[in-house]
Amino acid sequence: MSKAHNDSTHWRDFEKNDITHSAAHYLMAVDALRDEFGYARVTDVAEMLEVSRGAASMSISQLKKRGWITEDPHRFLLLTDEGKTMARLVEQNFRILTKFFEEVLGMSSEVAMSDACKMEHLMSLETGRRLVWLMRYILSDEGRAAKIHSVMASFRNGCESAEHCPLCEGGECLTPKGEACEFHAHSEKRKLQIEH
Amino acid sequence: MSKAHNDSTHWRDFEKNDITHSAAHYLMAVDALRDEFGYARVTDVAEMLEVSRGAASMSISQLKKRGWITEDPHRFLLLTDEGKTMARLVEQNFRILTKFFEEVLGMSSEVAMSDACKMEHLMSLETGRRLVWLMRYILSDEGRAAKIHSVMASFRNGCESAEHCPLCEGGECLTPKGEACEFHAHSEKRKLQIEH
DNA sequence: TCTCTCTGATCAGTATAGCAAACATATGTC
DNA sequence: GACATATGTTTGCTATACTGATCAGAGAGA
Repeated sequence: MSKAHNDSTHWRDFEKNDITHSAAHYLMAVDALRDEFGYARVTDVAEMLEVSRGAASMSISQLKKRGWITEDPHRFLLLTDEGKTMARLVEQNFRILTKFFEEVLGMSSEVAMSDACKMEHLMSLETGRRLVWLMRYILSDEGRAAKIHSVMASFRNGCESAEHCPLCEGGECLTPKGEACEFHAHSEKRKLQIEH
Repeated sequence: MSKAHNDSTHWRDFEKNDITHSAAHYLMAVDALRDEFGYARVTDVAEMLEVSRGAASMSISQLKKRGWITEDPHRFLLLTDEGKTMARLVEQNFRILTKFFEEVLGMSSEVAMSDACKMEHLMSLETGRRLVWLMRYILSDEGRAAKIHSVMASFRNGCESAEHCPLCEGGECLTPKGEACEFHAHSEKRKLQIEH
């Protein structure tokens, strides 16, 4: 039984991520509220995130235990240095992903932000860094960016030929369903990669 | 109070995603086991995913209720058409992301697969499709891919000048911490985007 | 037939993450 | 000082997703 193809990356590492989606948003809310109003209270965070005060109270007390949130002398919520680092990291990932989706992939602002929000806390620092490098190259020249966008647009109809599809080579057809790559529809069953 | 900057994409849509991370892996496990052995039982799925039989039993019964898993005449687990579609979609996202991280961003196989596994079930069809287009362009020419990799490598030291950083324009510095873009370290506080 | 193992389901308990409601403690106004 | 509002916590409940233990049923073998 194929059990651990890749022991360093088990599928359940997802749960053991440094920070959960909701924790990230609590931290960012405290950060943003302090920036905007100079203080942050449980009620303000609850209102901003549209959760009940009870839920905010519970979550924030957990984040206090974890050392990411404290209180200032006026008993207002305050991010610790570590909390600030986590919040900024997730925010940065969000900005990087949004920019990439919008300006490189040419997606609408809505879909770009929706996808970015879901992935922001899961993308590693490494990936974010390299995405920035890629964008620095692609977006540094308007002509280059325009070329990429126009070529990408021409790909909307899928692979026109098996011989000239650089992606499907190697046995895995990557063209999503609905725009089937008919030359590779019969591509052999993928390898067992359940555990990734 | 900034409450709903973007009603179409609330931060908690994360929870309302079509499919959860674990559900995706249960479906893929059934699919993979049937491919490899011709059948799939609760115990096999549990063993493959390294969870207890109890957990697998509970999760699979939920997936049956949702109409993604049924049983064949021999009472072995079987994906419904809808279940198959979901499983293939997530697998495809995984392959797209892994290929992008490895071959475009130049990441190690480990980090590429780890990040891809975490995001596979969250990336929209739209994003996956466009990533494929981008890769078809970039990877269709070895020279082009090599150029991108070498230019990206030259960016490892951050922005060398505020005037020539195409990314930081517009007030948000995207260069991750640790390789600070000193010209923009003072970049104004980001806009409130807690709700994305 | 009796027993043993395999299989799958169920139950108690854990952890996250939410809601609604009740509650306690402020704070502020009349 | 008394009442009313605001704020934060606690409690009971839900849902997902696990562990570990227990339990019921189906087969296989002696």
